[in-house]
Amino acid sequence: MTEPPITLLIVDDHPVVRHGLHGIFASAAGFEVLGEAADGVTAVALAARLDPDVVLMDLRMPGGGGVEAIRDLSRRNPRCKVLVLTTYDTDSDTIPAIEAGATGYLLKDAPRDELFTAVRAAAAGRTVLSPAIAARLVSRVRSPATTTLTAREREILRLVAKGTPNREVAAILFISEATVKSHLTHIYAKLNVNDRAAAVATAYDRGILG
Amino acid sequence: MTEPPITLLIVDDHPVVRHGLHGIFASAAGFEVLGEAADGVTAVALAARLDPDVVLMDLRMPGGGGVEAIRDLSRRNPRCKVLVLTTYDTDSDTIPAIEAGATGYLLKDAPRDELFTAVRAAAAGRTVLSPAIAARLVSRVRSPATTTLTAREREILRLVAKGTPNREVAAILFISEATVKSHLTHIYAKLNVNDRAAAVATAYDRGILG
DNA sequence: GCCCCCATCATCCGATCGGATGATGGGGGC
DNA sequence: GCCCCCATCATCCGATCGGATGATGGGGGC
Repeated sequence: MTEPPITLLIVDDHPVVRHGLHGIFASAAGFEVLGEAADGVTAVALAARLDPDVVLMDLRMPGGGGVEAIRDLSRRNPRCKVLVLTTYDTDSDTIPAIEAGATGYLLKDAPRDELFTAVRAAAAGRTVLSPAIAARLVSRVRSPATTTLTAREREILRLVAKGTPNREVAAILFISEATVKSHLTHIYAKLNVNDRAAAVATAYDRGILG
Repeated sequence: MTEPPITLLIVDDHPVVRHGLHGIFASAAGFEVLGEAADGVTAVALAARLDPDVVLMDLRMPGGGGVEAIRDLSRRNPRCKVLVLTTYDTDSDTIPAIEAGATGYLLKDAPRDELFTAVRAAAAGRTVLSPAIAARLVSRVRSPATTTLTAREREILRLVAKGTPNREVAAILFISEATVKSHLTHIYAKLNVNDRAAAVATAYDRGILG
């Protein structure tokens, strides 16, 4: 009995990568490449039209970042699974991509068989993660800090890290001291700390500062 | 008119490196290699006996670190110049070596001519620095922070970075809160900051924490 | 239209901090 | 023997912080 092939959309801004992936999957049994896109916006449009089972997506692309595209895709097309293929597993977009709805996260230099397995798993709705990403997710869950400081919060934390007292932070940002304190309270809650020194340390540890 | 040759002592724990340097200087006019040593202690003893003009010294050696040997050498034998030859210019011992009395600091992969020039300069009492080291020294001078926090100060700063209030730091270390504050005051002075948040940030920036 | 998040602001108050000042004992270098 | 640095401690006090509580307007998602 022959299963229907898993249909694919390949999204990457590098023609060489697109061609390479296309070739790998076209020459393997059980897969059908429906199309390619070079940026997130095109990908969303193409996915709506072609309705692929799995979208293989690069994260770093000019004109339409991958994370936004993933969010759009999984909202408009919930049946379609997004498998992120990236060069580095230390990418700061890792967690946001998964939060945006990516089903899996693989390194581009994975062997062919691993790619096939991952795509089949993704098509079946299963989650596929590289070990490094898995580990990071675990630690993320363990310290359930929302981590995502807003731009304003980061701005304030950066000033605090310079030793700026609240009153001066307020003056610099043209807001009241009460607002500064309010932001700091939110920062402490998100980073799960109790004072500015620990907030700065945690921010450095997580790459928010420095 | 023939100048008397510049006499050398070569100190490195790798026989291959010693042999290589020995060969380079023995085959060049104007230099005479008086001896070799494989560690700092032997180097100090040999230098006292042979009285070389210049000691070429590796920093990283088992049994008698280079920095201590430099300190001993320049104390006992002030006429003798120490030229540090190292593999990496990012070595954390760079600054200590110079503080200990090294006249110059060169990378091992410097071309032969540069070695000759450097040794002649060192023999004449001039300072020779690779550009990277020079830059680091400049930045060191610009921010005259003594940077060298004591072990106790680092211990306290580490606790502060975790958000520990002074009173708890005191309890953890079995000292009074007054002492904690005293240490913190010293830390602030050394790092040139005014509060714990900035101290933590600066410590991260300089690699003292994190 | 409702809800949530973000940025903004206000007031109150106990807790904590940081600066100033001064002091002691021990260890290492000159 | 003297000097300097380090670690230790004490007291005083104004400045700053952080927690609690409550409120408003605007933007985006459902």
